[in-house]
Amino acid sequence: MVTIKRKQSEAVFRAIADPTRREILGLLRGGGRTVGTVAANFRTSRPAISKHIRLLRSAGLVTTRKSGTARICQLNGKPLRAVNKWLRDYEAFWDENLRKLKQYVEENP
Amino acid sequence: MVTIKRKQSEAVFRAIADPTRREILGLLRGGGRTVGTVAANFRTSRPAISKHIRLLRSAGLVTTRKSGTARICQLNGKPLRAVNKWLRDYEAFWDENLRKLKQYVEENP
DNA sequence: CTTTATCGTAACCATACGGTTACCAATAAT
DNA sequence: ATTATTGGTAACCGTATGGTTACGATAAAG
Repeated sequence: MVTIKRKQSEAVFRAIADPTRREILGLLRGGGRTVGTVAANFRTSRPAISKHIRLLRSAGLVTTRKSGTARICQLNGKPLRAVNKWLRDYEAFWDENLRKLKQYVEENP
Repeated sequence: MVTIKRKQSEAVFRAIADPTRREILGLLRGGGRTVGTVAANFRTSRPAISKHIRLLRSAGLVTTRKSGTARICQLNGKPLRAVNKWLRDYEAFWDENLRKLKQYVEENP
């Protein structure tokens, strides 16, 4: 199970590495959209977008449901928790105040 | 300038996509280390690690300084702010409470 | 000065990635 | 029944990625 989770988080990091996929996620923040509607926002071909969506789906970031011939994509943000969790360990390395507070606490037992 | 920043953040997302590079960053959280010391933690060859470090450096996540023949790597977390900033827009999509609060606020003007 | 340790880089290789075009399946519309 | 809409997937292509080995540069040690 730990292995599965690790693989999942692995997929998420890879999924958000691509700017087009991040843009797709951004679009879906505005609500569910069909694949075609999503694709219309890009210059690239629909099959290319379709492949991106497939990858996002396998990373758990997007779910789809059929509606007639259309297929509606929905954002699922939960897997992003893994990224957020990972980031927390680095917060002290970009937040100067937090870094100094941490240092203070460590140096004054 | 905006373009530069965008490219930088782009590089950061790419950089953290690789598990080996994330592990390197994790090691560096424990303080500065030489390239060789970092490489010793992996099965892959030193040149491979060296290339990862080069990429991390170009993303601004690692800085290096020479000390004799050695080269000491240091973590720089600041570029991770971009990832954190990006993530904030999705917080409502994994935090159920936040999502509901947002919904309440929007529905009760 | 010669030797050793540390590291970067070039050259090369297999595979993954992101894109395209062509085609097919399924449902809706006529 | 026929046609149009929607979208998934296969086949292919150029490039990026991550790895290796071989070599060279540089500073410390002898």
